[in-house]
Amino acid sequence: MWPRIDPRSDIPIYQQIIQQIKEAVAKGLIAPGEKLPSVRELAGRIAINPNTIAKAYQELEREGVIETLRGRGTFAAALSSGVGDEMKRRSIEGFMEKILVEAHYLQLGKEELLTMLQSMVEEWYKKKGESP
Amino acid sequence: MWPRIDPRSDIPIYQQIIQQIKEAVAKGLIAPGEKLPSVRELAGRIAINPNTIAKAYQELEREGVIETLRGRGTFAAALSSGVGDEMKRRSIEGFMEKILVEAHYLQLGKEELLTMLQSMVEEWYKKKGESP
DNA sequence: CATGGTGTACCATATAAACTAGTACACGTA
DNA sequence: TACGTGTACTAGTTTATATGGTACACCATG
Repeated sequence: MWPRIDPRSDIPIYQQIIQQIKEAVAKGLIAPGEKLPSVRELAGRIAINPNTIAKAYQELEREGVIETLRGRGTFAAALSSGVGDEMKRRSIEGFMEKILVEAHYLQLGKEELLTMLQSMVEEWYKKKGESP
Repeated sequence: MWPRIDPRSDIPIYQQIIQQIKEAVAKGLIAPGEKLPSVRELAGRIAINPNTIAKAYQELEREGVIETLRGRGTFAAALSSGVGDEMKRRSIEGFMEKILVEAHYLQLGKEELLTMLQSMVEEWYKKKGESP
């Protein structure tokens, strides 16, 4: 690890960490049960305050992405499956609406947009099929 | 207008305004060239500070969504087409990546996700075909 | 020319969020 | 014991957001 932080971004550092760890797990770069860097180690490696890492880890645990064991460390969680699914579905709809707005200004037609999305999905699952 | 602001949201008010106006234009609820409420009028209507409206308008102009004419007002821009397209394409990719991450935790299969996205796109263009 | 409406540019202030810094504690492993 | 872990707490700084108020330049209209 690895999170590449941009301190000048308007996105809070702890959210950048959250996003990147979620991505890494989703891509299979981190296997379920695999150990993550400790709060202090990761803080030292990317040169930010341990409290900021702790905040990111706490949020990730709240979302069920990782599990923390006192005195042992933090680990990628197995897929929880179930709780919060409806919220995630709404999340997808929210992002999709933003995509559709951007597509309007790009003057993308329906078929054009669908083709674009499909290729992104294919690409994603292709990469995903290679790592896990 | 129309922007429905949630003061308790963690999203800045000026960004809520930006998002909603972009959406309204994309949906065809605001026609190109149509006049938008003045800074002072909109500020009075939704009971927030004119400076906040001005900030949103300035950002919208920077993105090419609206045009401002000194002494006349602000108007929805015609589709610019060209400059910044590459940036918007990256924007779509960014949102799509977040969708794919969410889909992973939802345990959505590739086909399942594609079906979901397709129905959202169809729904969007259906509504859009009705208003303009 | 005078008036009113427009966007814009300031300045100062208040508030909340984010981040840093340092210390301390409880727990598990070795 | 000794060490590494996550967690909690306090205090402080910095930054972004939002407000309040004033002033100016521009344009259209009467």
